Amino acid sequence: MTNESSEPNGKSPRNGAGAKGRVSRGDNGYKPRLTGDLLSSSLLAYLRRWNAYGYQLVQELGKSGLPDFDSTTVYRTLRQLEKSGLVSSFWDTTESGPARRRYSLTQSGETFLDLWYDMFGKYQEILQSAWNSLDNPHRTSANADAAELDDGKLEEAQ
Amino acid sequence: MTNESSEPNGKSPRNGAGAKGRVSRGDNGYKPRLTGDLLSSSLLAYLRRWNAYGYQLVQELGKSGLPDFDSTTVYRTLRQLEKSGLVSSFWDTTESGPARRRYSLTQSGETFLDLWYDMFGKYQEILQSAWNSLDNPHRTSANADAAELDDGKLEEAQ
DNA sequence: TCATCTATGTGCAAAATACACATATCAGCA
DNA sequence: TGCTGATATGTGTATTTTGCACATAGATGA
Repeated sequence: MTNESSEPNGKSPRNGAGAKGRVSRGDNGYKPRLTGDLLSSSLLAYLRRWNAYGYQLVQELGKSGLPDFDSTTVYRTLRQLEKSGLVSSFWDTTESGPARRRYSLTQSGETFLDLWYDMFGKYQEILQSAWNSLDNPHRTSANADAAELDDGKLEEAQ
Repeated sequence: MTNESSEPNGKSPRNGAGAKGRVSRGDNGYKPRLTGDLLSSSLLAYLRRWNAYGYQLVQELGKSGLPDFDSTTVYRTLRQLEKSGLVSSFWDTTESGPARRRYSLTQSGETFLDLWYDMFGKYQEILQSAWNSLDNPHRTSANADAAELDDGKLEEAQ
């Protein structure tokens, strides 16, 4: 049961804008990508253990099983993280081949990762709870482990 | 040891563009926000258990301990998810007060959440591994649980 | 009438991203 | 010598996403 209208009734929109053709993530199909903080924190996590350069991190991410990502985004993200002070870098020309920008985690980055990890636990709970005490159809109000949810305000998923 | 230069040596840049003043996430300080797929998947997770409307989800997220977010982004994301077919909605006018757009997870959304959950396990491992067999300074090459990492290519974090 | 809470949204500038393309080093090989 | 391919890091630019200010509207209570 879908209602695309911007109005609860079928009346005319409140202004002339309406819904313009914003196609966004492709209108249909929704493929996750490794971007934003999910990408940043992955990179920081690798760098907590090893100093590495961009190309290496790209390879590692490729093998990780994480969703698709763009390598140029990785490079830009690393520079971003450096601007924010979470990593630092220097040009490494000790070995043969093209020069590498070798990154390492800063104290600031370490602190951020710690905070992120904590926050991440909360996210995990939410994701996890989507399966807890479910997967058995017809949840009764008896196992109302709605916990912090406002009692009767939410309707159980059908 | 930081090298802002775009060049391994101190020479002039390869083209005239250079690094323009992209301030991005504030140049210093880096506060995580709940956006993108992290936000989407949180919403889908809630909707797997309860049908709910935007305002409710905003309240729940507010209480969740997750990082900061913008409520208008939540509304927009829900519409986005509907376009992608992961949720469906209808105007609910059964109760008093402003009309509510009540969302529920579709089959497509359920499938996506399952896939996301799997993928998420990988991410978790990466984040987790940043702490495993570390936190004890001076890792020796003996506990080289570098696992799938190319042997000597990565330098241990100092 | 007015303020306040509920509920959903738009406009617009700024930031992040995807994709095409650019550049440089070096190894192997014809 | 010239060529190709792997390594390594980027830029340009159009599109997409986001943050923040502001708009709209129903209901309640002073």
